[in-house]
Formats: sequence, C-alpha cells, structure tokens
Amino acid sequence: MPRVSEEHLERRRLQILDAAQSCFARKGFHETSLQEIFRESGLSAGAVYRYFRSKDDLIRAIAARSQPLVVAILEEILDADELPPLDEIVARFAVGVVERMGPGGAAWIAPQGWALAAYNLPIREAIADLFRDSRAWWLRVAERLQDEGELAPEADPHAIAAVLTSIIPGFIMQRLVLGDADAETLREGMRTLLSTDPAL
Amino acid sequence: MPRVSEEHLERRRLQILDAAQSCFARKGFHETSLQEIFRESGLSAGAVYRYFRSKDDLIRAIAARSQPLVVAILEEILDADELPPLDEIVARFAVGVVERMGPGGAAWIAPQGWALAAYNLPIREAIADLFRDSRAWWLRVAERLQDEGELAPEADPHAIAAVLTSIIPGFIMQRLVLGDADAETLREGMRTLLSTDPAL
Amino acid sequence: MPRVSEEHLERRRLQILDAAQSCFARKGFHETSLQEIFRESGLSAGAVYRYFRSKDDLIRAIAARSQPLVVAILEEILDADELPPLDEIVARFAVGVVERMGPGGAAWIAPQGWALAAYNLPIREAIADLFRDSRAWWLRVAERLQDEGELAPEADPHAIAAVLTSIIPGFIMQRLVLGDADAETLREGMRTLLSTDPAL
Amino acid sequence: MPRVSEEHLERRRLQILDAAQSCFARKGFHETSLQEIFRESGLSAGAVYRYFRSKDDLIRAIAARSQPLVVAILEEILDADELPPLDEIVARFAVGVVERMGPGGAAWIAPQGWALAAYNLPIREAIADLFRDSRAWWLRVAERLQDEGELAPEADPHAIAAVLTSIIPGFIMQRLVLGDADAETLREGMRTLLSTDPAL
DNA sequence: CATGAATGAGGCTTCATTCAT
DNA sequence: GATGAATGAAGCCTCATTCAT
Repeated sequence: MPRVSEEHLERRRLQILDAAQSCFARKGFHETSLQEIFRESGLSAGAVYRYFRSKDDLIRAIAARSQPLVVAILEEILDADELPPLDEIVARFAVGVVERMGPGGAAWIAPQGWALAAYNLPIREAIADLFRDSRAWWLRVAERLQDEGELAPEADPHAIAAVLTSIIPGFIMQRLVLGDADAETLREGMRTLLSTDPAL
Repeated sequence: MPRVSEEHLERRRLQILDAAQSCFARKGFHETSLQEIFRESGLSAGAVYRYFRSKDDLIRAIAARSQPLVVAILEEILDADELPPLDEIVARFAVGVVERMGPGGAAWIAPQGWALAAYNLPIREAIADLFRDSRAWWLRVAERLQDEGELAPEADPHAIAAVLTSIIPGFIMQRLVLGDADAETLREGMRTLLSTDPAL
Repeated sequence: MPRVSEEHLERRRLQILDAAQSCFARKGFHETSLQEIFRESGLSAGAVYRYFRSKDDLIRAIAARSQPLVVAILEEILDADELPPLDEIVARFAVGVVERMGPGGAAWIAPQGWALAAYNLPIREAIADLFRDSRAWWLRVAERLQDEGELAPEADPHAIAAVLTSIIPGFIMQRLVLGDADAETLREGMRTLLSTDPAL
Repeated sequence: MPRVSEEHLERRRLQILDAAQSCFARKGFHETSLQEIFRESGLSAGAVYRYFRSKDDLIRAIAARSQPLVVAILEEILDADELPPLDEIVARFAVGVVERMGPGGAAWIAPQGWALAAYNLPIREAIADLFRDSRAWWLRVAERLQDEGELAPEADPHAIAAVLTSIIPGFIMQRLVLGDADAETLREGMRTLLSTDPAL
C-alpha cells in the first residue's frame, strides 16, 4: 500500500538522474561529489539515497541509460524508411549523434563509460552489450545490402559490421575534442572510400 | 644519495611512470590511490613528489606519453616501406594496436584520457592534438593515394582522413570490451567496403 | 539529526570554539592538530568542518573572539561608576586581566595572535583594531580627566593614550612568563610615576 | 685537529641564523619550512644540520639571539652618559626599538617568541629571563633616581620597574600593527603622566 | 517520506630529518 | 665537510554514507 504514487516515484528518480547526468557531464563521474548532485537536484542526501543505494549505483544507472542511445539512433534509421545508400546511413547516424551531443547530452557521458570499462568488469559488460548491439545492427544492414545484391555475395558481413561499428566512437571523440566532425564530411569520406578501387 | 646523474633522475622518473601506468590500467586514474603507486614503484611518497608535483601531474604525464603511441604506430607504417594498399594499412595499424594493448599497455589508458577530455580542458587539448596528428597522417596517406591515381582526383582527402581517424577509437574499444577485434577482420571489412559499388 | 534549531547550531559552534581555545592555549595554534580539537570537542572531523572551513578559519575565529576581551574589561570600568583615579583604573584593568587569564583563558591566546600579526596581514588588521579600540578608550579617559581639570589643559591626550595602551601587553606578558605581575604592583608603580617631578 | 677554521664555522652559523631570521620574520616559525631556509641561506640540508640539530634548535637560537636586543638598547642608554630624565630614557628606548625593527629585524621576531612562551616551557624560561633583565635594568634606574632625590624616598622602585617594563611589548606591538608609534609620542605621554597630580 | 547533521575512513600532500655518495 | 635524494609519519581535508528527528 504505497503512500506515494508510482508516478511520483518515477518522477523523483528522473529528477535525480537528470541532475546527476548534468553534473557528470560537467565534471566527470569521480570528480562530481554527491553533494553537488544533491544541490543540482534540489533534493536532500536522504532523498537521493532512497532511490539509489550508492554513488556507484547512480553511475551505473547513468551509464545504463546513456547506453541505448547510440543503438536507438541506429534503429530509427531502419525504422524510418527503406535502406538508403551506405554513405547516407552513416551520415544519418552522424546527424543523430550530433543532435544528442550538446554539452550535458548523453554522448558526453559515453567516453566516461568507456574509460570505466577498462577496469570495471560490470561496466565493461554493459559497454560490451552496447558494442554487440551496434554490431548486430550493422550486421543486419550488411546482410540486407548483400540480399539486395549491392554487396558481393562472398563478402563477410561480420567484417563490415566490425568496421562500421568502429567508426562510432571515433566520430564522437572527434566531435568532442575537435568540434569539427560533421555528417557531411563523414558522408563524403564514406562515398570516396566506397568508390575506391580496392586493388590499389 | 645526492649528486646523482641525470640518467639516474630519468630512470627514477620512468620507474614512477611505469608504476603509475600499471596501476591506472588496473584501477583507473581516480580509483588508484597514490599509496598504491608508491607501493608499486617501490618508492616513498616524498620520492614520487620530487618528480611529480601532484597526482594530476602524474595523470597528465601518463596521458601525454600514451598519446604519441597511436601516431607512432602510424608513422612506422609509412617509414617501413612504400605505401601498401589501404586495407593493408588499416590492418597494420590494427596489429600495432593489438601488440601494444596487453592489459597495462598504453592503449588501455587511452579511453581514460578520452573520458577526461570531456570535462578537463588541458587534457582535452592534449587529446585534440592526438586526433589532429592522426588526421594529418591519414591526410598524407590520402594525398599520396590520390597522387598515385588510386583515389579519384575529385575526392576530398580530408574527408577520408576524418573517416579513417574515426576507426581508431572504435577498434580499440571493441578490442578492449569484446576482445575479438583483430587485424584480419578489419582488413577484410575494409576490402569489402572499398570494392562496394558506391551507387548502392 | 536534521532540521536543527538555530540555537543548536550556535551551541555546536561554541563547543568547537571552546575546545579549540583550550587546545590552542595548551599547545599553540600550529602545534595543535585538528585531531586534538576533534577529540577535545567530542566531534568528528566532518562535524567541525561543517562549522569552520579550515584550520585557519578556526584560528581566525579564536583570535577574533579573544580580541574584544581586553576592551571589554576596559568598558566595564567606565560603565561601572564615575571615573576613579588613574592608578585605580590601571589596577582595575590588571584585575580584569588576571581574572581572565587562567591557563586556557583568552589572554593566554593573545600573544599568539600578536605573533601572527607579524606576518599575517588579515590577522594584523584584526589585532590593529584591538589596539585602536584600546587607544580610543584610553583617549576618552584622558579627555575626561582633562575636562575635570585633573590633566593639564595643554597635555596631549593622544600621547597619554599611547602610553597607557602600551602597558597592556607588557602586563599580560609579565603575568604569563613571570607570574608575579599583579594589580597592586601596577597601581603602586603608576602612583609613584604620577607623583614624580617631571623635571627630574 | 679541525680541518676548518673556527672562524669559518662561526661564519656558517651566522649565515644560517641570518637566513632563518629573515624567513621567520616573513612567515613565522611554523609556517617557514626548512627548505626555505636552505634556499635562503644557499646551503644544503646536510650543511644546516651540521650546525643545528633540529628546527626547534634553530628556533631556540633565533629566539635566544633576539632576546638580548631590548636589554642591549637599555644598557646603551646607561652606558652613554649620565642619567637623563625619565621621559627621555623612555624616548631613547623607543628610538632604539624603532631602529632595530625594520621588517626582518629582530624585534619582528619578538612577538613570536612571546607566543611560544605561552606553552613551551624552555622558551618561556628564556623569555622570562628577558623580562627579568629588563626589570632589573629599570630597577637600577629607579634606584638611581631615588638616590638622586628625584623619586620619593618611600616609593617602591620595584613597582616602577614593573610598570616601565610593561611598556616595552606594547610599544613594539603598536609599532608593529599600527606603525604610528614613535619616540616623541611616548616621550610626550610620559611627560604628561609624570606631571600629573597624583591626587586626581 | 524527507531532512541534513554527523560520521570517520582514507585521500593527497608536506616536511623535518637522515645518510649514501 | 657538503650534498640533496630519499624517507615516512602525520597533517589537513573531503566525501560517501547513515540515521535521529
């Protein structure tokens, strides 16, 4: 017999997560103190601890909810319409990333998750899932292209998926540190690559 | 033990950096305490502080010396012989990364540097330099390919450089969290991409 | 123990200040560790830090609250009744100092404040205020004596104030290190001085 | 059979003491690190430790050599000529203090010694000697004045000595924190006091 | 449910001191 | 005699977490 509506609980949870994400994007997981999150969220220590067992829990939750983002971008591309050319797919992905990457956006958090993955096993597993999902998505794309005869029948779609998955973090990082990565450049680069004589 | 040779000083510095890198790879910048580095290096607090002003300084030094690594791999490829085909170049790069990526290797540190870049401006600038260097290297490759007629004259070498630079972090991350990324897959994927009809 | 009364907060603050003063009187500002103050106050590090931002802050607070003490002694003399003879005033001041100078008393702290004043500008300013206040008080006394015709009309009351202000620290120090300074001696010495032929 | 001349040793010792005094005047006993003294003196840690067993030893030495200063000023007054009037004696003392009180001068150190006296017994004893010496000197003055009939025969010279001794620290402190204390004001104040009708 | 005062372990750093060269 | 690299205890302070109100 809960005294408070389920919805209220969910709203509180979100309020905390948003505050945490904002702080984490600004100062990083470790250099953000819980005090700052209390302040940013407008809640007390006790209140936050009612929703999250520990700082680690909060970090995990933030990492977890940032994770599906990239895959979501990809899904939307397939959902929207029929398969565009590969350079267009890549470009749309880039647009999605850029849109969700304002400072404070989830993609600002992503590299921090990758860093954790280097030594924190549970986080690594979560990040691994993300990459597996991306790869699975690209695999589907590659297979469809192959079905449609636009990829050589003897081509290995898994290898293509691995390469295209590789592009994601690098695009995010270039955007993050150089600020000049954009969808058009990526599209142009892909197109050039695709039209290159493989025998070179 | 005064009046020590310059070489001794340099050896000590390296001893500390190696210990720090090992710890950082194992537990991350923030979750490694200086005590652990003292223990790992076999030196006292005071000794370490003679060579590095603060933990931050140590982190910066580690980040700085991991930085040239990727570019070094690239340089070696050009130095070695004449320009191999693009998929071969990518494959060699991958081999270089894998070789230098045992746990504790510098590439294990890289994502932690990327994470810092999200909110630490000096570090971001250092990381930005890394990406600029990579891009510059790929640009030279692209221009040479173009000179040799293996890339369309109207192609934009900058765009190619951006795409190929993008692949680096993603390959490292897939290696790190999935463990299954290897040079052959990357080569195969690149070859397929290059032989794909761009009109698809 | 949240939502605590203002009074509770004030009591805590006092509890800490008293503990700090006791420690400082026993071992000096610099040779007292915060651990000792935590122990003496019965509070934890975190609790103390809720009320004072740093050890320096604590030192400043102790110095600040010891400051008004001497002036308070002086004020009480004027408040009490009409102006007694000068030697009596000085004697009463001495009594006040002695009474408030048990080991651990604020006057035990005073010389430590003077020492800080030699190189710590903010503290110097605070101590300067103390001396200004003392001098202002003695000036009022001198002017009243002049009004009442007991001081030559051509006398400079500021000069008198400077001399009488000078006596304070020396009396405190003699009491502190020799232990034999008392009000009667001071009164007697003043009386002799006052009855001395200035032409000597 | 000392390898080094006695004179060389003494010069080194002085070199260190001067450096220490300069640092102590600038930052205080406790806030000066030995490193700073090494730097200021141009000597190495080992060299300084050859002459002083510890930092405490150095502090004691500085306190000890600053101590005779005030008494020296007093002695010079008596040595110079025959006994001047009391207000002149006080004024000369003030001149002596002011002359030796530039920042870095010994009198800048004095309050730090007084502070130590509050809780450090050996230092207190040393400071006590200083006050005893001052008092003894004033006692001699008072007795001579009494002999010369310029002080009432029934006056207590000890009481006078106590009062005049009291003036010293207060003058130093006013000079230190207010900067405006000078010999003329002190002389004027003393003269006024001496010419005041004690019956007031 | 919420508050926020309190806890205390543990982090980073300094610095007096030693001793091999 | 002198040097200065090295030691390591101890200091100040932060911060995740708890719990009485």
